[in-house]
Amino acid sequence: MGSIFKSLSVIRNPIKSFVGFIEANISVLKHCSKQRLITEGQVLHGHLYKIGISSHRHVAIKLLIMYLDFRRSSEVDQLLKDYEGFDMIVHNCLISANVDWGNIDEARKLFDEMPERNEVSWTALICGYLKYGRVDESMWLFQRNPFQNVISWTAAISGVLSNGMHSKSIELFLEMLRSGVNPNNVTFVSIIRASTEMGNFSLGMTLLSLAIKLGYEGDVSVCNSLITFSLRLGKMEMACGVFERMGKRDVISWTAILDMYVEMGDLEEARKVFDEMPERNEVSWSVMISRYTQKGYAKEAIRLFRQMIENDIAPNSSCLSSAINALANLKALHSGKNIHAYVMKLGMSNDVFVSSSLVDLYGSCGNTEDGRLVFDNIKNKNVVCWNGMISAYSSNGNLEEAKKLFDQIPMKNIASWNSIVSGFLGNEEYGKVLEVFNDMLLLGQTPDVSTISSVLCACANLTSLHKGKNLHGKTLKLGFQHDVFVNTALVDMYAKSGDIENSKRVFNKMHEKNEVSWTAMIQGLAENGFGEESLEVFEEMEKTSSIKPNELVLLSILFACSHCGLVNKGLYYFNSMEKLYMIKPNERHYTCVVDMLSRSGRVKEAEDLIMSMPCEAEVSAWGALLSGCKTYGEDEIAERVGLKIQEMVEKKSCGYVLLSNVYASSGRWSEVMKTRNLMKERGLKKSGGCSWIEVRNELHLFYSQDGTHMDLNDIYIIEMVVELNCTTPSNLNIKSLCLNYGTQKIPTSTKFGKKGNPRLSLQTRSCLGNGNGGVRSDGIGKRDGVIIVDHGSRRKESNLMLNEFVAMFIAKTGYPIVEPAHMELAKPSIQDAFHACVEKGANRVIVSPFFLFPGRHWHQDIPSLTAEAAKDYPDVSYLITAPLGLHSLLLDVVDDRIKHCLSHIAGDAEECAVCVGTGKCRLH
DNA sequence: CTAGGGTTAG
Repeated sequence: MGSIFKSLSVIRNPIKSFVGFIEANISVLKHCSKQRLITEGQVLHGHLYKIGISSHRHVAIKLLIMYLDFRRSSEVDQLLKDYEGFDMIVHNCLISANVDWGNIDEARKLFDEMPERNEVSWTALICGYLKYGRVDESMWLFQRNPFQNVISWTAAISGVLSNGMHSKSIELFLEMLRSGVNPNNVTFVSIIRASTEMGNFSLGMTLLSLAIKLGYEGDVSVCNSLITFSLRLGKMEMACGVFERMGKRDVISWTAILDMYVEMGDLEEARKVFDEMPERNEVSWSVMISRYTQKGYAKEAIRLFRQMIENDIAPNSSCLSSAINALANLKALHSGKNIHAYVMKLGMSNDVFVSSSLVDLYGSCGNTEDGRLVFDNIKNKNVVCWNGMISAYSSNGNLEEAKKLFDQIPMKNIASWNSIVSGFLGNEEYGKVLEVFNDMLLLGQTPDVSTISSVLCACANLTSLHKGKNLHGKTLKLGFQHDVFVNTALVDMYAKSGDIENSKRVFNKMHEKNEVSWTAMIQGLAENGFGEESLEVFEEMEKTSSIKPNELVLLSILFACSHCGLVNKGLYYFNSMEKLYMIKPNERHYTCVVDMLSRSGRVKEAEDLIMSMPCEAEVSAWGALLSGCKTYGEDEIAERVGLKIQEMVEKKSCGYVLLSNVYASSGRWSEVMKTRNLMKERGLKKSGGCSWIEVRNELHLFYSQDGTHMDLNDIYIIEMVVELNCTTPSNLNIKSLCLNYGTQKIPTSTKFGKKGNPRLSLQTRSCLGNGNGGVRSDGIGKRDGVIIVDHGSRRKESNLMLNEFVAMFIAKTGYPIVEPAHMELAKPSIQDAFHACVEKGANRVIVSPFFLFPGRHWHQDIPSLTAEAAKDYPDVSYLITAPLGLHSLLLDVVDDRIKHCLSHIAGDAEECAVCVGTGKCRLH
């Protein structure tokens, strides 16, 4: 508004000259046009009409251009009536307007029907073709242009450049020099941009010397482009030097320097420049606003946006979309609707950028319907708005609609693929992620770091080590080895697949580590039973980085302490969470500590803690406490806990499984049945792991009735498996068998990653991998006749099931077993157990280790210890069943005896290799 | 003796 008043004051002042008066009015009209001040423009039109100068030729043409800009066809028609017959300038205006509207063929028609053309007509049309990528047609016209001047040359140079043809623009420039036309400041601006985009420093310097020779070294625009040139080529000092030497600086010069600080990530210095700038326009505001939004300072972004509006700066589409993005980050639906109304008032609802942000805003607020309305109203949909709508559906769990839309995109880009990939990822449809990824590769689309991180995350959740390793190779080929997101995803993938060695290897090689990287490593170590190392990495993080531990890290630390038996250390961290780390323990942290105390026999303390909780205790906390009572014979506490659980069942309809356990342990079988029936009546499904078996390409899922013990049917199937396996191993058509017992969940559902960054989420996962699809996706289970027994919960009752299975296995095969579940109780060494088995007359031994071997790195110990023990008995064959994802680690100790032993199950030795290893050992 | 065509900051 400020500049309007300035111009108006000229108008109100005594008229010095008529020409000055006209010029002032024209300048105000131009301002209205540029700032889309439709109402103001119309008011001014009325005023000009009243004082009788609206039909002054120059004023009338400006009015025409203004209405053309506003796309007011009735007003345009009205004004055109005043020009009877042919008028070259009006015709040129119409050509330009049609070019602006994208009606290039209409513009050509207007051009062709002109009885007479001038240099402006030619240049306008040539530019029009260049604007829409029709380079050949424009060059055809350019060569036939009878009015070559510096403007048409410059137009051609910059138009060709905008189409990415750098060398062609240089060629044109040289041709221009040869033809005797001298470049002006605008030409230099364009050609310096060419050298900027080519990254050609010496070319830039040559051009600078030519500019100095022709007297343009002091030109503001030329200096501005020199600033950008230096910045893009990494010469900060040169940029500052140019800026400081400038005799006159405009808002563009200041904004360029502002942007330099913003790009350097120095928001404070940028803010200083911003506050000191003598003049700010919508771009300067936009730079600040968008950067505040990107850096996560959404509120500050909105504050600036408000301030800008108060300063009467009309926001452009970039500002608006940044502000809308900020609101989307804040999930501020109400303010979002206000800004939507504002957009409509400004007449900007046709802008694709603004509309895309609005789609995103509604999506972030869970309002996909309104998002879809905006989306459907976008006339010239570009790939960005398609992607936005897909993300909106994806993030709200409507993958069906997202996929439907995805398949309709006319021109998919990498972001389109990424939004559908992260949609499936966020919805935990990991198999779909891999499917889409395959499609993408087949269609020849190269993945980027975001795709790779997402797919790695899917592999991690599928514990699909084989695929993950393949991807690791791909990242190296694509040159992503230094990307922090990709590396973090690799750390997580290896850790979740149980390959902690590789996880550590990647982690230690990382040059840059962020919060998620540290979290993934600490969590990975804790989950895989390397509690002490997990604590070491945590301490390293505290010492060497400025990263504050988050909820998830602390949960992992508590978990690690619990599983290493470091009860006091665990309590120390738990008690200092709020003081030291400003994190309020949530119910998961409490569960962990209750479990830790119960496990170590401090059952009373555990009970006191659970009773003093400020939040609701999780069912599993009560479960942990109850099992502590059982182990340590705390019948009195157990009784109180039982009552509490009963109360919980009555009040909140949860904890049925626990309750039935309470009854079962005291032999009240009728109560057990009652509880189970009650569950059935209420339509409740069990919680906890499910097991599955794939027979003849059909997947059979089964759940135990109460979640801790398997269904009788399970036993039947297992029996069947064993039966089949023993009698006709070669005809066996069982693809894989996966048994899960009482999986203990490590709750880890904090999501990381912001919009625009590769998304990485560490999700809830049991320490075993609930439902272990990984058996299949690993490629291991795909071979007929391979049985993989996945086990390893630390719970004793879980291992009872394993033992039942193994007992049956033994009955059918004659294999005795060394099972660490027994070891934990009796604490024999593997050697002792091995000796004991052989002494009892066994000639085949199965070693079936824990996943979380308490306090031990099982893969370091088990195979070597077993091999050590087996040395004394060369006639005895043995089998080590490896927990999922750790098969590859057994490779080092695979000897012929293991192969022989496995061949008994698998049918032949080559299949065995598949069973114990991954890709590397697949025999050709 | 102007108006209509070419540029730089995001």
